[in-house]
Amino acid sequence: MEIWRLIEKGFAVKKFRKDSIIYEPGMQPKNVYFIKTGEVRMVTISDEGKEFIQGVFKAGQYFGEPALLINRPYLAYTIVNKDSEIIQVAKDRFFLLIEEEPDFSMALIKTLSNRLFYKSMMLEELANEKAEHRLLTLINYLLADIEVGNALRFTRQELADMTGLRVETVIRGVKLLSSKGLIKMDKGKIVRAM
Amino acid sequence: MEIWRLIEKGFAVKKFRKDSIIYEPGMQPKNVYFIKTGEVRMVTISDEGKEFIQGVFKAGQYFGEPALLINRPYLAYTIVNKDSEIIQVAKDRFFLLIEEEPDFSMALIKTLSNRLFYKSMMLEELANEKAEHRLLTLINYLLADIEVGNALRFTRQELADMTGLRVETVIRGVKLLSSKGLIKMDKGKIVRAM
DNA sequence: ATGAGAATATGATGCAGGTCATAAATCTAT
DNA sequence: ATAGATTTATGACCTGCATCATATTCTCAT
Repeated sequence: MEIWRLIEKGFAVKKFRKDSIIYEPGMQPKNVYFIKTGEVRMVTISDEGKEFIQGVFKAGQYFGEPALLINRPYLAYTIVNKDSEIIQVAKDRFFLLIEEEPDFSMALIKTLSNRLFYKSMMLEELANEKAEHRLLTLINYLLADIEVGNALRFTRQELADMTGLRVETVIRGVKLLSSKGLIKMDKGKIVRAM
Repeated sequence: MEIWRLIEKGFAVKKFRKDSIIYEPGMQPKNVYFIKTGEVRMVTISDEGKEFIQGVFKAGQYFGEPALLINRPYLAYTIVNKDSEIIQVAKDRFFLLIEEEPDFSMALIKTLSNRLFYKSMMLEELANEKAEHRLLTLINYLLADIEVGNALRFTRQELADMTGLRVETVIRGVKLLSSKGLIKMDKGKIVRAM
């Protein structure tokens, strides 16, 4: 589903400021959210206040469907990373979209499959692998999405929140991987080698 | 997609013996697998040989679609838990099924959403929570699927392989949860309280 | 250029859960 | 009923990462 088609269909665009919360765990899902511009993160927060980043969503992507489709309360927060413009599509409109747009349901199936792939990969890592291995797997996965020579735009804290590690451990781990030549650094940033 | 419809459509049923491997990590997906009878487990195995159970699939369920849909090699093993009868549906036939069967794609979307829900829940647990909490969350999730008064049909080893813990830790954890009254036991089995 | 806040860095200490060893209890097939 | 295999149980020790404390280096708005 491409964003312009939604605007064409008359869906309103709503602005969200950085750090605002789009939804919280326990809330009953009412919408699916299409990002026109900006970025959000989906996070769960432990009793002790530690964030785990379940996913990051950017312009052109959508989020919030799974909980809505299976009719369960959200189990994560979705928080705005950068000022964003978001189109909220109500539940019944969303179901209509799936029916009306022939290619959309296949695209949705593939999107869900991709997210499952990522989560399966990370589950294996968190369950079985040590800090260094976890980090390397995540970094390689993230690097696949950017151009050769470009730097990863995640802080060590964010890498920590995606791997279930602590900043200090990520900092030490990245140094170790770099010294072993398993990742390439440039001015403190992890970059994609050729 | 109900199994009898596949048989009706002339798909062949294939038998698999306990412990046989249906596919391995690295293989290119060619089929989706519908279970007529029996049970399989999907597991990733670490370098040190430790299994992590990504999911268990039983009669009436299907598996193997995500990797096929996004055209990536499998990242898990699927191993037969009990002698099974399984219908293999080739890639292009599977795509046809999605188109021909109007309700199937929506059912698939919901199935994928449910799996995502489970994996998100477990990721949060593995990333942030200690053994006791992890165990309780998993046990409660599993108990929701069985009748009140019935016992969980998983060994401590299997619970360990689903939580990334070790058997000894699960054994100690289950005792602790039981002594705290957070789970109910009967003759060494965890049972669903009323 | 400069200062404040964010991000990175590094050492010291503690502890949850892994590891290893060994045994008791249950289950299963004959 | 019995033996062998599987599952549960328990203690002792070890280790990787969390935790805490304290610098140093980057970033970027003014």
